[in-house]
Amino acid sequence: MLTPPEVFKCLAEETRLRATLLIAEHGELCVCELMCALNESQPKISRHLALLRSAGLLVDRRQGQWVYYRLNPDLPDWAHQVLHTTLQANAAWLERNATRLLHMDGRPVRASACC
Amino acid sequence: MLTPPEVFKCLAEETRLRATLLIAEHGELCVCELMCALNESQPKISRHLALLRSAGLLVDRRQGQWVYYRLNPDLPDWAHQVLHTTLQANAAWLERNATRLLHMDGRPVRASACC
DNA sequence: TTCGAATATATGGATATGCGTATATAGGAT
DNA sequence: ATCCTATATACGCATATCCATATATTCGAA
Repeated sequence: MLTPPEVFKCLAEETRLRATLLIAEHGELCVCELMCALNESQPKISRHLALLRSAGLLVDRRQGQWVYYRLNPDLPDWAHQVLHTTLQANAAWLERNATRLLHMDGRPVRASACC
Repeated sequence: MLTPPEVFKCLAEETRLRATLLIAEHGELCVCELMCALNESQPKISRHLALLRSAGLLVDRRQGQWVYYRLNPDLPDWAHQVLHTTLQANAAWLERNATRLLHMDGRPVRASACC
């Protein structure tokens, strides 16, 4: 389960890599946040997230109408490290996406943020 | 040059990943050593090495009839770390290849090893 | 200069991958 | 029930990727 080539295949596509790194950075993001941050169509985002989930890189959680994706907590440690290393060293490459995410309006409110 | 997705595309294919990690481990390997370690055909190895070189992950050096490949010394630091992390954590996954390499007979002698 | 070993590349075909568009599903509000 | 929003999936197509086979190149030795 989750061999090295499987992990790298997930990260080899630009949209998937940006999404995965943003999720790693923010802990959890929903589809519409990723659509905004990456400026891509809904089916495109959704398809790539489905792939990342079925590969075992991400897990999802439904909250009302929104589906939140986060890193699979059972991810092997080395994969976690790879993501962390890549994220730290490539903040500039992700900057536009991170900015768009922060400026998104009508950003859904997480359950963890209240109650 | 050498964006994150480019790096991961290189590592997303099993033969290329095994070759790259073996090279990272041993410093430098020639085509015939990789053919033996990976138990794959010459054109297949050569094609993947050409791709890794043209992507900027590897550089080559000709010595007599042999061509040695090593990691590009100008590789971004994060890519180096990714390779190191992956190698350390996946020794078992590479074991058969490493063993075949050690048991290879008629292994060419490097210039660095003598004179 | 001819030969053999090591390596590189060209070619054609099979399969995989990614995309846009259209449609389905699921939950909340009315 | 009905509608709207968020998300998922199916379909058809274009392109990319990978491979096996055949051929070219390069170097050293004879």
